[in-house]
Amino acid sequence: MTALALIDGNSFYCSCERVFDPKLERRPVIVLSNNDGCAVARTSEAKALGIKMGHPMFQIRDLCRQNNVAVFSSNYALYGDMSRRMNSVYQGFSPDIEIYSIDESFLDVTHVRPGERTAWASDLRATTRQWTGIPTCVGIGPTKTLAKLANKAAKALPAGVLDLTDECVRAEVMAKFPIGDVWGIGRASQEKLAHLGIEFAGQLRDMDPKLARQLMTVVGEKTIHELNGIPCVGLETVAPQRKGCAVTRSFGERVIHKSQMEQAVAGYATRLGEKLRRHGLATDHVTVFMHTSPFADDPQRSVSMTVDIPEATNDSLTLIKAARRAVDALWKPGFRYSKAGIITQDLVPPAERQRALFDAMDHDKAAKVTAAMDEANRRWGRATVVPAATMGGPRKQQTFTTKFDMRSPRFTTRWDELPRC
DNA sequence: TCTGGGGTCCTAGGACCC
DNA sequence: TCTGGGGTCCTAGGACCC
Repeated sequence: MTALALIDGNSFYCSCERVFDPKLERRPVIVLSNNDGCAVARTSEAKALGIKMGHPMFQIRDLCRQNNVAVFSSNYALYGDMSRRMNSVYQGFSPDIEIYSIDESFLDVTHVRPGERTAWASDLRATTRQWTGIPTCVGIGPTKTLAKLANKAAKALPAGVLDLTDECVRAEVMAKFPIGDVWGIGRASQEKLAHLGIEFAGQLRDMDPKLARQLMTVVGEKTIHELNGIPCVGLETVAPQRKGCAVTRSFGERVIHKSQMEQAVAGYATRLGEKLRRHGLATDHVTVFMHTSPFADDPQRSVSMTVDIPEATNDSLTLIKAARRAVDALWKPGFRYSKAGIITQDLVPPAERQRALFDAMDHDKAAKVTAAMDEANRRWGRATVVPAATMGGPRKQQTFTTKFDMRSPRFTTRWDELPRC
């Protein structure tokens, strides 16, 4: 009988900030989304103040000031690096690991005897804390859904560990576990289930799988089986090839000029090229979108357009050209645009690309230019070298930005931002 | 004034074909 | 007065995740 553990960082982004500033230890801490828009990570102290997940910053600014909340812009370079460190700790504890998200990993624990799993999990937690500084919780169960459930329930325990391998213990926990906290049950499903009087995981477990399928598609049916200890979702120790890739951003200030939009989208196309090259993938079409703020009273506009590229590519300059054509076609003045982005799907490895009959592109030349750019940006930091199209204005300054007013230093990935005593 | 970004999977329905 | 049956493929939209 297999068993899986789910380990995750407590208030992960906030904990990363705390590692590098111990004075934050008992203080409420929150980390903001891109553009400093809303709270996406909160410590327990911050949650106690009533700050919700996704709470817009402008609504809690006073609350934060009054309660001495430490507020950070998101610092993905730091969080990503801390995540890598945590996963290297896990390597020593299990032969099979699935990195599920930036702060969560599933570990196969079948090799640990049932009676020793709680001790194993405590050791895993303590080692992770000691080697990375990040506090975690561990949940154990026979399926991913139950491991997730155990992990969630473990958050409330001082030990930070919960093993739900035993069926009696499991039934007891599930009897009062709200379905909204079950992995795979979102708002819509929660509402449908509430009409049937189903509120707790124990009731969901006993639901007829066929009815679950009618109500919530095959995904819901799998959830029922998983809650019964029947695995339907396997451990993916090798990350599957990604299918799509996107770069989208809200603007720090509303965009009203076409030149700003052109620069912004050119920058996104550049970044898209970097991401595709890093994953060894290419695309033969890009979709560009732009829209006004749905929260504002302004006249609304939301448009998108897909542009074909003759041959699949990951060359930034080619992507910029395609994106620019879309902006040209989509742009209409008189609106206050709040966000734009570039999206691709159907990614292919460049080797598999379909050669175009005409317009054959010079891939070798493009590859040399981008390789040189990537190397410079790797060595001296992102955006050291950028395509001219991403800059504008008389001094070639970027005239649009995303806000990151409160970002901590990239302590672990930039020499010039190392912590000092 | 100020409300994130980036993914995956599933299904229904239309287009099209024989 | 009359209008089949059954496939496949694609897309848009919904739901969910972190």
